[in-house]
Amino acid sequence: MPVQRIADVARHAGVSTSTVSYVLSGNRPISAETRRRVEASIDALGFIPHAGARSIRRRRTNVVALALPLRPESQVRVQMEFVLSILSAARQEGKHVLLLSTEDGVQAIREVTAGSLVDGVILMEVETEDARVALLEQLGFPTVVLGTPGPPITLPSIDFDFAAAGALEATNLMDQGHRHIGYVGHAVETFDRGLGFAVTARDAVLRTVRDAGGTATWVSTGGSRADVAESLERLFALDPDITGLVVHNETALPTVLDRLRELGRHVPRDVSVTALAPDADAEHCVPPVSNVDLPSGEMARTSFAMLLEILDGGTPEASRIPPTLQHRGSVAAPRR
Amino acid sequence: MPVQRIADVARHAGVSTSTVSYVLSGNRPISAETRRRVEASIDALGFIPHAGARSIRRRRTNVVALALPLRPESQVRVQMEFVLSILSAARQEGKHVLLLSTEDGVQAIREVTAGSLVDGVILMEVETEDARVALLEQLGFPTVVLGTPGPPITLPSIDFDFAAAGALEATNLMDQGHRHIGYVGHAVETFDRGLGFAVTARDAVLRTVRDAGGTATWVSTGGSRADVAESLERLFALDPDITGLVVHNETALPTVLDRLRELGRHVPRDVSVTALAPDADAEHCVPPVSNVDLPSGEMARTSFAMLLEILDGGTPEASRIPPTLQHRGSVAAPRR
DNA sequence: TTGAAAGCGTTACCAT
DNA sequence: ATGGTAACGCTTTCAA
Repeated sequence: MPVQRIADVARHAGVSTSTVSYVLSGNRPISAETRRRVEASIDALGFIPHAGARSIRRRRTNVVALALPLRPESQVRVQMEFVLSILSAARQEGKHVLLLSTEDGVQAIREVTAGSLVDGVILMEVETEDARVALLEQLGFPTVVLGTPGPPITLPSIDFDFAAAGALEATNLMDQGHRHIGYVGHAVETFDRGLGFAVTARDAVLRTVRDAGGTATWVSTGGSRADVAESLERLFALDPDITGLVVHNETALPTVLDRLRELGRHVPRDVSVTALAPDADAEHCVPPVSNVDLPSGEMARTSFAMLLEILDGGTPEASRIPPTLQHRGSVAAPRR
Repeated sequence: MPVQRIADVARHAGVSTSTVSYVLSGNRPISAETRRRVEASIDALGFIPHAGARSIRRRRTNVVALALPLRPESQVRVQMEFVLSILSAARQEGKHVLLLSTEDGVQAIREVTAGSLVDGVILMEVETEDARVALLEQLGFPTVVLGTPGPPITLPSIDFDFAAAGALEATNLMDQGHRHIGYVGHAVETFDRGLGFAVTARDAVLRTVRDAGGTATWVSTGGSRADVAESLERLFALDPDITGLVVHNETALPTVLDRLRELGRHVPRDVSVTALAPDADAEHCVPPVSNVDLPSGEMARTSFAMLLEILDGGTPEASRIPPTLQHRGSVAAPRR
């Protein structure tokens, strides 16, 4: 069966094309009988309106662009979950998702926006000085930005509250009586590049601990076993009295726990551990680790909802997803 | 500056809209002077043709749909790399990529195909009895299928040659003199679901070893440390004389190596190890492991090229990517 | 070498 | 309650 057009449906149902169009859009009253016949014809022919033709009339494509992060290397799992959640949210609203990679990012954005291929754009994990942000800002194109870019922007943005998350984890350890806290962060390049989430969370942990009169020390770490071993050694050399650990590196987390075991440091008897990591990672560790979740699903749903609000003419507030701490038994009072 | 249309460009350049169109398409000779003026106007106005309007005339959208696998849980890294490679290939051809998740898969495919939203479809990791395959087959819609579904299909497909890969790894170990070979595969659910890549590779290893007069044993394993420990224990209980290991599970690979070390089995002195895993995983292990690569980049490029061939009216052959073995020193002759 | 105008499939205004 | 038709932005035939 060839592709069907609205004229085919009209002929099949014995009505005009405008009637079919109105049945589809609901933009004017249709008698029950006519509606029934038209819908039957649509079903029989498997008619689906031509997206391009529709888009030139409606000035809507029902497609949104999702622009991937600049550095897809790390955090693949979190990102993939985010993408899947966006897809899911989009489908619920009858929208489709066009995926844009970073290579040639500005040109791709130009094409899809000026070419009326998409109605809006979601930018994942923006860094400082992102040319795409500047372009979209200047175009005034419906856009939601994930993350917190260096220079302030006018585009609506959404981010996880990494500062509050760091403070929450630090406070939890201090409340239990820990005074010497270690922070194990992402790879050193992440800090070198000044990526907001890494720097913000670390600084919040350090400040919270020190403000409460504790001692805070930090190291970055790669994901490999050797990296983790070296980083932990460095950390305990810097402060041998550490009894509480905040691990902000979901890749390294299981290896950190392994290494602690090898070092003869029992969790939580000798050292308490909390993580800033997806629930799935924290839960499946041995032992499970109390954590602040990285709620990629919630962030995806919220950012999509914000984009819809913009498309409806609204101007959503920048939103900041608050952290919540999940207790899993890896934190206890320090031995004295 | 508002969005520009072809009429704006024509006015700006002092020519007709058809002339602008012909400059854009190159479908008829244009005087050098006119071309220069028109191109200058296009640049000045930042004009990009309306994708929808273009698509109804050209009967081409320059968008392809990429349908994600049914089970996005495992192998996220490999899949993400595949997606990125598809994006990259698409951009080189000036095409865009619409991402489809599996939920509501058939309806989504219906919409984008019958709605003329995309020119073609790439289906990732098809399993047995995939309703999307049946639909696309029946529609005769340009499609490339990844993987090897159970029942034979008429759609062009592409797959990595897991049988040859398994045989290659087994042969390599046998050639070195190993006679007792163990195969460590994916999670048990993977086999339960009869996923082609897992079953095919395993069977090829087992058959190759046995045909050559050796003893072959296999286990499945999850990714966690406890799973790996348990699986290896089971494997060596089944055959204590194993001296060669084929690991077909990139997630578990580093943990397998750790565990072997803990068990006091040196690689390659006590046990030789080869992996069916992405180069990146095999290379970064301690020690690096000789491996057959999972060439997701190559598969992405090839499948995209096949889709282009279909769109050009061709009928590409099903293709089967041959394995290559990369030696990294983790295989040696067994001690005697 | 260039322009005018028809037509792609859909929507929405103007009729009846 | 329904139909005819102009218009959306572009490509391509027809004409000059």
